[in-house]
Amino acid sequence: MKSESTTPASESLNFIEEIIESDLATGKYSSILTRFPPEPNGYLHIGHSKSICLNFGLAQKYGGKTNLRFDDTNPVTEETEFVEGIIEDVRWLGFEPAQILYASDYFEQLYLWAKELISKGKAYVDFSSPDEIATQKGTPTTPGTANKYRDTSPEENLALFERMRAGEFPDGHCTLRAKIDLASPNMHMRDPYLYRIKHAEHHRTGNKWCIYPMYDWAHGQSDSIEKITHSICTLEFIPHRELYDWCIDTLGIFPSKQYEFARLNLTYTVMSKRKLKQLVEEGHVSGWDDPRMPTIAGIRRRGFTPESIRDFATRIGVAKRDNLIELSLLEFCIREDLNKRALRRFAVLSPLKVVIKNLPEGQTEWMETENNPEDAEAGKRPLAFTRELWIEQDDFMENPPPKYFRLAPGGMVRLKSAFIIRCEEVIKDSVGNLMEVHCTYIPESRSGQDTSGLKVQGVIHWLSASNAQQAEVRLYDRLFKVEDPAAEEDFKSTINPDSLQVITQAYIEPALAEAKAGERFQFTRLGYFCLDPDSTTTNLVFNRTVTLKDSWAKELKK
RNA sequence: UGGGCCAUGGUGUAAUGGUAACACAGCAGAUUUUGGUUCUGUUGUUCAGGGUUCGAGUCCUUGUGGCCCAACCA
Repeated sequence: MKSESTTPASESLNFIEEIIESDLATGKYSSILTRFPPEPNGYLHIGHSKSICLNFGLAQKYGGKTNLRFDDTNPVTEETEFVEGIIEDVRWLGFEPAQILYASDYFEQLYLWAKELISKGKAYVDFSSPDEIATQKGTPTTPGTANKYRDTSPEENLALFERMRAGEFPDGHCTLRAKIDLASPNMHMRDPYLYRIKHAEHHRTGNKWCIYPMYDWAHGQSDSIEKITHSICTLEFIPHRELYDWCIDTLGIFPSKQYEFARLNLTYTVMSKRKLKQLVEEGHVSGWDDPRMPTIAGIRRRGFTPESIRDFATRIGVAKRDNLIELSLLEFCIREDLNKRALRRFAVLSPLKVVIKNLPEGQTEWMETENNPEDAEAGKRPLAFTRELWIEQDDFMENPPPKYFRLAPGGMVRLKSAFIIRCEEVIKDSVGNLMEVHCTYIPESRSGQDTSGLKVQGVIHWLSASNAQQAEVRLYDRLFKVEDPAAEEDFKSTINPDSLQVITQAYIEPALAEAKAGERFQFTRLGYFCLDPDSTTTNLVFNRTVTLKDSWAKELKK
């Protein structure tokens, strides 16, 4: 007898999970601690959500914890407003930090450690200009050269550094540099800057300091202070790792270790903070939370769910090679989530009037339709069927192509959850514009109790003109016309001019009137939509999150 | 051209010296009162050369290609 394995096939691990499992197995650590370390100088985007899901997800998986630590070492660019937005975004994604901390909490300790370094003769105050220092650093192929400040005595350096802190020098007058190796093939080891002078107000420490530590002097020590076991960052920090380790080793403090993974890139969008900022500041979008933006605030407003983003983060995986993920995967994730959860509603975005000639004015036939065919518990709702209706302009064609099975002259179509109608007459104005379509309905074809024996292929959505309400609907498309705008010489030249289409005269069913901002629906046959906070009681605004898959549109392209 | 990181279908990610697989995308079909959903089938993959080995996507080696590094940014 063939024995069936009793242990489930072990799921494959990404390279960081392998490291963690190894560290746990060897007893190097008994539990893990990760951190998500944003700089509060802008909004988080979906690339950050990969990092957030990774850091928090790892901790959850292995029974550890994750800190949210703001890397706030540059007072000039950082603001409290961003701190609050970032905390909100992390929580929205579904994660609660073990602690919310700030690199600025460690300024005093960092200062003390810098003095320790100076005392050991491993740091010096340099009065050279940035240009001079750049020149002295050499190039990747030629070693750097030392200047006279490199030989200043520790005692003198200590005094100088204290004067720096005391505010005796103006901005940029001098810096503190580590004394490491001017010939290192790693440019980051050629006596990197540790402190610079900035007489600037810090969002947390106010005017207490006028010297601020550089990233390399703050990050590893901050990790170490918090006893972070696995400090996970993106690939471009690989060359910094040698310096990260040098600082920790030289100070002899808790040895946090840095590991690097490839950041997320998504087709048809840009991910750099600088470029996103340009889009906002130059008015290409309405703001950081414009639903076309890849910011967490933007995709949240667009109608994405945190669950779908987490699912996406899982599906894209974690590795070290550069990647460009297709937007279609993100769209798949939100459709899959919303298909199961979103209530269905009827909406007509480009209305065409249909008059049911054999239904008297004032008569209402009440219909019933399911709120979500994927979820019987979602219940049903009533729909009024009246003489005058709205259907989608796309659902009628005077000269239909083959395989078109919606409404056409002389043809029949099923109004979903209602009756089959037959097109009897097309009404046009004097210049030939389509005005309305006159139809008859088949009374025996009532949905659910159809005795007509008629078979129609097409089913379309519709609204009673007598109780439909008006609403604004914003249709979004990709912000850029090319897959990788960042690879372009001028990324802005590839902006899609049709990324936003505003429909102010859409019709929605009455059941939508009580929708609350942020609520998500499927507009039957159209896509998933989310009520925008711009909505007022008299003007509801819906954002299209994503369309439904449309195999007819695909057919038409052939 | 100093150093570093990386190379598996169209896009991602697995395979940890032993039958190259999973997801998305694509294509075809079935079901469907959403041209949605669901289901079925299907196309297509190890950068190149050399070596080790009974056996290499995996190890070694030489190339090639991509990305990163010389901010008082992070």
